Amino acid sequence: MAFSNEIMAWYSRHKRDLPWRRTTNPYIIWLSEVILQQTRVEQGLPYFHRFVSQYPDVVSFASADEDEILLHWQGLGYYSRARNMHRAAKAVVQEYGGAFPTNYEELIKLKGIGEYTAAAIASFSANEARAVVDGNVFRVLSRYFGIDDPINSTKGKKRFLSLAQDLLDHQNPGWYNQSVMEFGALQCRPKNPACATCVLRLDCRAVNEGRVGNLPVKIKGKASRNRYFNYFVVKADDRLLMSKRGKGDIWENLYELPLIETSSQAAPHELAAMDEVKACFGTNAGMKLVSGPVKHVLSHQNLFAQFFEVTPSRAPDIKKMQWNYVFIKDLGTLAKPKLIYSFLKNYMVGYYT
DNA sequence: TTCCTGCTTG
DNA sequence: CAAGCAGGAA
Repeated sequence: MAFSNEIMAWYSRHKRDLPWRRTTNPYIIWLSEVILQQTRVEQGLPYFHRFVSQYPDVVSFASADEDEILLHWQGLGYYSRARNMHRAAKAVVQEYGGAFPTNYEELIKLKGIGEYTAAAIASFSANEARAVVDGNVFRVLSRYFGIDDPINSTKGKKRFLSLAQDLLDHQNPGWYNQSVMEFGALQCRPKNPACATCVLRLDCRAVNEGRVGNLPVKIKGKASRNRYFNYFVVKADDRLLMSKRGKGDIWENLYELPLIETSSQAAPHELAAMDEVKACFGTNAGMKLVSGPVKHVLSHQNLFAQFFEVTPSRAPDIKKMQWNYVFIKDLGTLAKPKLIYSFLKNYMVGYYT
């Protein structure tokens, strides 16, 4: 098969020397694959090294505290990946005695491992014949074969999955899978693909039909909603009031400042007049805007955050609000969303790094 | 099964 | 403004 052989030959000449390609240890490959989900190699690399050194095996990962894992994950985003990894690691210890599975059927049962990641780990660690289909593969196949089914439609996904499985080299599934993905990352790039130097250009339908810029096709998602977050900085001596986020919303189990969400942008005096604010900080609380509104964009939400320095006129009911005073010097031990981390970093200059 | 949602960076 | 997978709700 011209396509598969060409692309594997290309890979042997152009592959990057990435650390997770030097091992067949399924645990290490799992770390790299989950970190690299929705993350670029350059951004994931330092996290990969951190996790390998902090948790050299699945047993150490499983016995760590979730807060600690989240702290190491801080800044990577999609924090459910870290929480699910913890659950998966515990399951591996419980059900497999710490021997990380290498076959697709077992892998896909673990939290945070879907079709792509199961195929990746199985093929890289044990050469199981499972084709991976990630964003790179979608792009390479849609261009080379001129397929304009949307890659995020059910029909499209099935078609690409089945095509990928047909193309798989059964002698070297792991090598083949790496080849297509690397080819997509370096040659058949989303923007500015290097068609002029491409070994597949003569047989590439997108090139021949002038459709490279139009493939792959993707259905646009729905628009984001706007949310308005009002954060309160409440200091007491060398401590700061902090809050842990709960289930069912963004940033689950991460730490932030006390928050009141409003349905629109609130001016400082409007906020101070709110019953909820009075109930928290007293009727005569001082309130001063110190930052914002800062726009913070998530995948399906636009956050507009304001930060207020508050001088309560009576002691906040921290028990009822489930808030905690945290020593400023200890703020670095709490996993925080980028938004909060960045604010504190600027605001607490000299106290906290 | 299908649809919706999660974070950050270049 | 685009890019990148999985889980859970519908």
